Amino acid sequence: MAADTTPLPAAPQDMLDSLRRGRPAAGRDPAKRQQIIEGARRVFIDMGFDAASMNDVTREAGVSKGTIYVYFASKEELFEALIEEERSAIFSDLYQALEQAGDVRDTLIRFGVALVTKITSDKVTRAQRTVIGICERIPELGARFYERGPKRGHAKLMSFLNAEVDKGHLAIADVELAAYQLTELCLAGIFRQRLFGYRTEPPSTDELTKTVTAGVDIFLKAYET
Amino acid sequence: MAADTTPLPAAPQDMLDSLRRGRPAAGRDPAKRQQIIEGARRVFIDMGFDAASMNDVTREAGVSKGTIYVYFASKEELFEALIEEERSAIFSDLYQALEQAGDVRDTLIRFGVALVTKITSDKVTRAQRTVIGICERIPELGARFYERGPKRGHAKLMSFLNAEVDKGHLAIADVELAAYQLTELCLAGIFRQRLFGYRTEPPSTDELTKTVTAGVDIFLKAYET
Amino acid sequence: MAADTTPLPAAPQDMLDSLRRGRPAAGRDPAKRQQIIEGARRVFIDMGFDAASMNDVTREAGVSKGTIYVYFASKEELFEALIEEERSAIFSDLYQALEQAGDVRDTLIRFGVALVTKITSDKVTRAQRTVIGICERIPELGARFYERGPKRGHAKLMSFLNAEVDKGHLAIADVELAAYQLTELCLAGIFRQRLFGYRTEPPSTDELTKTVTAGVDIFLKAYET
Amino acid sequence: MAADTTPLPAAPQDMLDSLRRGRPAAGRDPAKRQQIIEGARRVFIDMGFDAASMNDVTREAGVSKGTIYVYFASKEELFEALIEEERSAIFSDLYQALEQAGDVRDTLIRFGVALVTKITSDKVTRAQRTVIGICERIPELGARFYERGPKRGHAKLMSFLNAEVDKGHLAIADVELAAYQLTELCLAGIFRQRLFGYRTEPPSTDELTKTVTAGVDIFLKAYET
DNA sequence: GATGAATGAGGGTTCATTCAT
DNA sequence: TATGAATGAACCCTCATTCAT
Repeated sequence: MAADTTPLPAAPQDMLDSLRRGRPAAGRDPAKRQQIIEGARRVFIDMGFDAASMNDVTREAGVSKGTIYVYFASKEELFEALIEEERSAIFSDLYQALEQAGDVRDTLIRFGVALVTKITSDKVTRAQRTVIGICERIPELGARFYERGPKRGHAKLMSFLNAEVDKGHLAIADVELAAYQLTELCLAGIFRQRLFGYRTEPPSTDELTKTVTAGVDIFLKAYET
Repeated sequence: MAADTTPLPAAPQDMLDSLRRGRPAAGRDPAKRQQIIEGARRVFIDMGFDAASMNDVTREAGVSKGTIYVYFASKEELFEALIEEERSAIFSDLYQALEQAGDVRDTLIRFGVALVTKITSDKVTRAQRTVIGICERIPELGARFYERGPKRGHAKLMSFLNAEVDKGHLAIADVELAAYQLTELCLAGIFRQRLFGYRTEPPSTDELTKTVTAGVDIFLKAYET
Repeated sequence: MAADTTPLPAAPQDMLDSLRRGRPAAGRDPAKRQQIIEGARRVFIDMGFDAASMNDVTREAGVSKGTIYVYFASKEELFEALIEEERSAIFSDLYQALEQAGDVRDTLIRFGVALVTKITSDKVTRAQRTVIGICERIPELGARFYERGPKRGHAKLMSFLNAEVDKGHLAIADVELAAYQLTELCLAGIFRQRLFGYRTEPPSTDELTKTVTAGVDIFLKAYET
Repeated sequence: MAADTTPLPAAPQDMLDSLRRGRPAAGRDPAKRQQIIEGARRVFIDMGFDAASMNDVTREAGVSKGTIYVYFASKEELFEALIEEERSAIFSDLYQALEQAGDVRDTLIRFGVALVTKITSDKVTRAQRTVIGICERIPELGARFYERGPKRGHAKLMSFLNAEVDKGHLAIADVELAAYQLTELCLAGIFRQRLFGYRTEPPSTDELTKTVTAGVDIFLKAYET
């Protein structure tokens, strides 16, 4: 996910214009856009879409209402842009562990630990809740979040597993399913508890390492040659 | 979860009174209460807590605003009652498969199929989204939902596994973790996709049976004696 | 004001009927009417007309809503009936002091003390506030309260003063004005403070006796022969 | 009371800002604030606090609901601001008569006429009813009204009387009481009748002059040296 | 281009009154 | 006849969006 590039709304020509004239066109200043999104993040992720008001965003972002509406047509559009950002921030760099050298077990454990740490962190848990909560009303938003986030990650994991199959380290009939199984095993008993707020704290490194290790070992028992 | 009995608000004496005098006391007519909850279900589950207005509930339930407020002190209280109902409806009977005779593999597959069918159904997916969406604002609600729903189910599964360990069929060091692993393996690649709306349809019986079977087989490979 | 008799709504024939048949006709049972008014008193006088709800009256009176509406056509009508009652209760017996034997000064002081004690009591202060507060909306109500309450009392005081003039004890050109002056002198510095809630407690017997005595003495200095 | 200055919410700096930028900050435009209070005056004074709705204020003031809530946090706060205004408008300048030269009798009569004219005017009668009507529910409001209105006036009258005592014109043992007595004598038979709406019209200049003169004469008979 | 005061529809909730029981 | 569950208009207040400055 290192190369995740949600295109910025400022087209090259505009940016040139902006550099040339010293002032960006309306709704085209990437820094201001980012400033708004940062404010939106603080209120939307903390309070949820409905509970957060545009005034809250205004206050947190330190820009005026009018300006926000120059950059984003509506509360919903701002929210969608924020979620894109969040997704990008969450999933980029999450799969680096798979690209580092090492034997299969160590690599998978390193990957699992990184994954669980991230996915069950306070910040990310909250973001996921926010997205899931809006799914009924803006279905594409959740679908797109999944597609460009977990789905891409899943593809990376499949690549890794396929490579190991090719190397003869693993024997997997259904790599897609196996990748899902590995992910779920790593998150076993933690992900859902966090999502529903039954666990109010992220798991300790100790606990999650144990869970990940156990998961990877089951996985290898099933698929190692 | 077969015996899940959220007590109805009508105490026996009240019901006797109601039979005697031909009319239930204020806020104590179970049929009307249910009617309100049904209306609430349609709007809260479809739209989420915030997006649904009490007017929407009024319309769907076919009762007046005043009547709703006789039965429930606030929108939030109505919502909580609805979620209790949903939880109860979802999780009762879900673990019956574990109580029927059969060899371990068949039993676990039957259980897994029932679990996945239920948990990934449209109705239950929506309900879960609604609960998760409110977690940030009413944290106890999500925690309680998990505790009285998935948590209790998890306990039943642990009982089953422990019995099988005692019978010598399974060798499990950490039964709690193993139960989580089994559950997650059954839901591998389906649960999250449904939750985020990436999959708009529940999995086919075929697909989920395949996933469950694969999950159970990995599980047994890891833990069977 | 000993003979103040607001006519009860139960006409003689009805009462005979009621005695004969053992049960009063709808809206004609004086005891129930009284029971409702007692409940209304507790809530209307304490909370004011608007802040008190008919449910509050229901609870305090211990009768059902329907019954109240049999006896009184509306909240307003019930309120008016209550105010009539209050007025009657406040002003009957208030002027007895004027009918007892004694020299002028003693009689006026006794009267003044009784007057001030009553008019500045918690109960009566509250009642007066309630009436004054509604005057803008139901003007006749306040006017009638004054006419049948303070006005009648004023007439009694004028009778007394006239008699004393006839006896040669007092020399008063404008007896009506003099009666007002006496009354106001007795309440000097107390009445308004109570009405506006600047004084939260009724005056002590000591204080009010001092005020009354001073007032009567000024009055006599002005009018005694 | 000539110098009664309830501070306006617009601080000097704000007003400078407003002049500079051509537009007052939210909730800081004194003209708009006044406009809202004028609307509030019309509905609150005419209908009373409870009977008046914020929509009524909206209509009368000619501003939107939202704007009102920018300037005043709640209906109650708007009402309190209005009452402060009313109080200030009523009692400033009311005691000027005491500061002008003249012999005691003339001065007191001039003062009394001004007092009675004001206090029994339609406008002020209504305002007083409104305040008294709310006393049960917002006790501080009535107490504060009295304290900053009649109470301060009373202090001014006491100052005047004390000065006359010092000059040897009057002999008064209890100046506080005497001041109350004078006030009540001036209002004798008028104030309460107006308050309860028994009199629907303010007294004629003739009548009130007669009443005041009679009151002052009794007062002087009692206290003049 | 940026601001934030203003809008007014719509939010949750209450309550005087009615009418089936 | 007496009851109190049901009604729904109206309450106070919020907030996404607009537009004059």
